[in-house]
Amino acid sequence: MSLMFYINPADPIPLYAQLTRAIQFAITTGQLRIGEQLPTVRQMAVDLKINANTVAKVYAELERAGIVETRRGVGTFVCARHFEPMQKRQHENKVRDFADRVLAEAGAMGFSLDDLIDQLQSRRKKELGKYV
Amino acid sequence: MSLMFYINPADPIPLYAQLTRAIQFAITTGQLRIGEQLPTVRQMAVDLKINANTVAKVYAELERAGIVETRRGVGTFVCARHFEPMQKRQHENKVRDFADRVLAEAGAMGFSLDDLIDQLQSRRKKELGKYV
Amino acid sequence: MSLMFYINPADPIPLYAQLTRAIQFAITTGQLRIGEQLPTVRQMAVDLKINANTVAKVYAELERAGIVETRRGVGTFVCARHFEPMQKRQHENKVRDFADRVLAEAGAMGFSLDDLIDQLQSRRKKELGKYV
Amino acid sequence: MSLMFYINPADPIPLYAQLTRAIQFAITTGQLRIGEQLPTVRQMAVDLKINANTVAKVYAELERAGIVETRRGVGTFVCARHFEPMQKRQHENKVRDFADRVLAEAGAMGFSLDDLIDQLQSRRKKELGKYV
DNA sequence: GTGGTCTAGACCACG
DNA sequence: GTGGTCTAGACCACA
Repeated sequence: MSLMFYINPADPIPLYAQLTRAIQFAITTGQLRIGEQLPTVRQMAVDLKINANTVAKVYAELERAGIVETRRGVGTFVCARHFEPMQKRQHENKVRDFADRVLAEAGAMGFSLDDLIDQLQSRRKKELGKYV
Repeated sequence: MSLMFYINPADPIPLYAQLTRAIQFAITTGQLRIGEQLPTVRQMAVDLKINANTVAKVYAELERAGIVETRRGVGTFVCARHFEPMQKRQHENKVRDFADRVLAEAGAMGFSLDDLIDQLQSRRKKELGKYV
Repeated sequence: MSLMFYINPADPIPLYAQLTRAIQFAITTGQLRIGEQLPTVRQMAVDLKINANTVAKVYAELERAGIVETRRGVGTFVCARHFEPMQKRQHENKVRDFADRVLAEAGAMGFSLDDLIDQLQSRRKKELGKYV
Repeated sequence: MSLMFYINPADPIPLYAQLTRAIQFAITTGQLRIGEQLPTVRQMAVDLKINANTVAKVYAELERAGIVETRRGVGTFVCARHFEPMQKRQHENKVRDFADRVLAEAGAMGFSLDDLIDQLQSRRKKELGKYV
């Protein structure tokens, strides 16, 4: 499967924070399931074109938080206990925050809200699963 | 009026990036109108409990982006945005690129396309001018 | 090689503006080539006997202008300039506006048009690429 | 006579420095002759759209330097002793510095040296006096 | 009192 | 070791 984690080096958000967030959301939303293996540190580094140390640091942090588990010589896997689906309310808040951000950026670039919504709606056809 | 910009020092997103986004959002949504004065650098710093230099950096960046105008010795004001008459085709391409990016980010965060569109559509009510 | 950038602290022109201009000039005249690394922030600060933050500000500004590229943890490098294919008419207008400004400044400083053209023409010899 | 002093508020060079330089050059190059009256502080402020205090400060500084003389209730006049024509060598250096600056700016804006020279040469026809 | 420049120095993210 | 962020605080330019 080609799970993609979206990373933007030009974003002022630190790479490690972007990646951490992306992995947590993937788990929370079921894109990464319990027991499933994460890409190896090196593979992830290659995929995202970032330094392996940065990936390793993220994995270590997630392990400290009990979200993933590293089995030496084998790989890194999603832990059991964190597979509670996100609270609906919490999810809504996150979507709202995200929409705020998108709106601010679009406004700064001179796009109308309608332009953007039109574009997004035109993607519905190509969609494959529930999650984009 | 107590316009408030919220900042979270614990967030890994740099303070200046958080504030930049907050101001852009306020402008985009009409909370800050064209020609209106922003809080002074020092006042904003006091309100947000951050250093005045950090605020000054944000204002300077917004000015370079043509979003605000600063009059030396007077203050900082929201600019009338002058959207250069962009070629229609070019504009479409930019919107499409932006939508791609938004989609990728939303996907990485586990939001469905519908969630996002719903959120964005709910903003239409508050809209004031043609540009978001 | 001992590329030197000259800065005059007694000049009322801000240090960061002097350095920005000096770097742009070095790039424009080919003293700094595409892809070449600039001195590190700290090294430049030591060389010029100014604060590292001042240098960092200059580098950040040049990056926003697309003139240099900084790779986190690596260094700062001269960008390949990508001149967007500007409409010919638009380009002409911009050159004309720029020439107007130059003329006005030259006039205010008491230079004759011939003096200026002579000086500029004498630069042709050192030119390396199509763009100045 | 409509002597114009060119001031650019967006330039990082302080207004007072820009104006001081412009007046000195006007005197040095004979645009302002010995004994000639400068515009009143208020007139100059209106013409340049800057604050009268800034103009007053410049005049005071020039007077301290013995370059102009203020007769109370009358006006401000160019002093006698500074009417030495600029040394040729000095003039050349200044032109060269100016050309450097123009070149750096043009390069940053993506203009070719030829574009600029062409534009400038096309102005020769409209020229009125020796000084632009 | 407004924004702008500069410094010194701490700490972080990344390679 | 590289650049980036933030702070505290001094001093300047402008209204």
